Amino acid sequence: MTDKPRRGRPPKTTAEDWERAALDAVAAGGVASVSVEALAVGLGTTKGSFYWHFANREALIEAALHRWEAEHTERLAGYLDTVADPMERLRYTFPGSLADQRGSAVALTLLADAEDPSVGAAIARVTARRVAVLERAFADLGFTPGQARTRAQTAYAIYLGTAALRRGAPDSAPEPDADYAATVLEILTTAERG
Amino acid sequence: MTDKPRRGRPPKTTAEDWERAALDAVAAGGVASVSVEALAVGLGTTKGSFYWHFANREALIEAALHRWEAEHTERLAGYLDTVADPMERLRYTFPGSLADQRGSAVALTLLADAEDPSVGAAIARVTARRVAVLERAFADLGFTPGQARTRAQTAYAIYLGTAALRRGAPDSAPEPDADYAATVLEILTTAERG
DNA sequence: CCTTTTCCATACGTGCGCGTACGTAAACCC
DNA sequence: GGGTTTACGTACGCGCACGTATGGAAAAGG
Repeated sequence: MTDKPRRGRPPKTTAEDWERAALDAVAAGGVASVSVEALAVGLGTTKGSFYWHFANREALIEAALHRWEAEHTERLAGYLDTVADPMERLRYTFPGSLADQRGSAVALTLLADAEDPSVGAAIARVTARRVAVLERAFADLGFTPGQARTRAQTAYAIYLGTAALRRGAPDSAPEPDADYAATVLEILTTAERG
Repeated sequence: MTDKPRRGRPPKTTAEDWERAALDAVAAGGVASVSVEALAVGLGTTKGSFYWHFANREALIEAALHRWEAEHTERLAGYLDTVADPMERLRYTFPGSLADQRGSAVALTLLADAEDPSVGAAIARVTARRVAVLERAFADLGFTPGQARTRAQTAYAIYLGTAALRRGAPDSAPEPDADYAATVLEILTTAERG
């Protein structure tokens, strides 16, 4: 797996650079705002470089989505293996994800662009996995299966909705401090008084 | 206020038709998908009609936003005058709004398009008003001001996030039945056990 | 040093959607 | 029934972004 000796001109811009720039554009304005020429300017290069690394715009988007999905599931799986206590999982997951502006922005805009088949497939897989993780945590806390699923969906809706609020109406959005996350967690894990 | 007698050719398509079609397009694909020519085809007419009723695309969008904001605040104000009990307000508001796919889709996509100045101004006003209504209800239920505001923001985030889920990943979204709304309401109104 | 490979730059061709120019049809008014 | 107003149809120019075509520069190999 060592790098085989290169030949020819050294790359000024790599495919990974393009993919990360594409994800930044997605986070900022959705898939529609992924413009080859705009990304080229941002990277200080030209379309000539782009069409060397990728067949077309669609190929870039698919590659960026694959990278996003792979990196995400990797991190999620790596984390789940380390923690067994469900409350601890939620405590880690929620404040962390609610504070991750970029991650939530990507998830939110991809949901909005799900008509695109490749986007729709990727976002469906990632969303299902994330909700399943939350669902499991709530089930492990003692909620019934139905309650666990509903609370997981509600939790993920809060995650997405908070991202939407922060983006479009920051004056009405919660402060990105720990108090908000703590309150949300408390709301979600408190059962009705018997 | 009776219709003053018309002159000339009777309109096949009115400005209101264009505005409603524009809002449908916004709900379906955001402000960027408001295309004059596409709307014309959908309405069975041509651009000639459009540029008679509106100066340009921007004018259509502003008019559609004004209509949306006016109709909404009208309905909201009309409702608030009728009900005094905060729990009753929430009970009416939440199941209703969570089931209103179109209304939540519009609010969600407009938040995503808030960079557009006119969109940003309208969505900021409407969002602030809606959150304020919820905040007041929670305050009237006995929550502290801070808790009331946080829960109001959380409630609105659930509203938006649920819309995002339903749009982009319906398999992971809650069923649009009354149970979901009831559970959400219960979660939001249940305080921590003393 | 001369070729080959890798990588980038530039100059087009093309489609799509906005906006404009201008013509035309239907009503109503005298 | 000519003129005026209202409302719509059509044809064009234009900018923007995708994709292509083609030339050229920087390194490794022989």
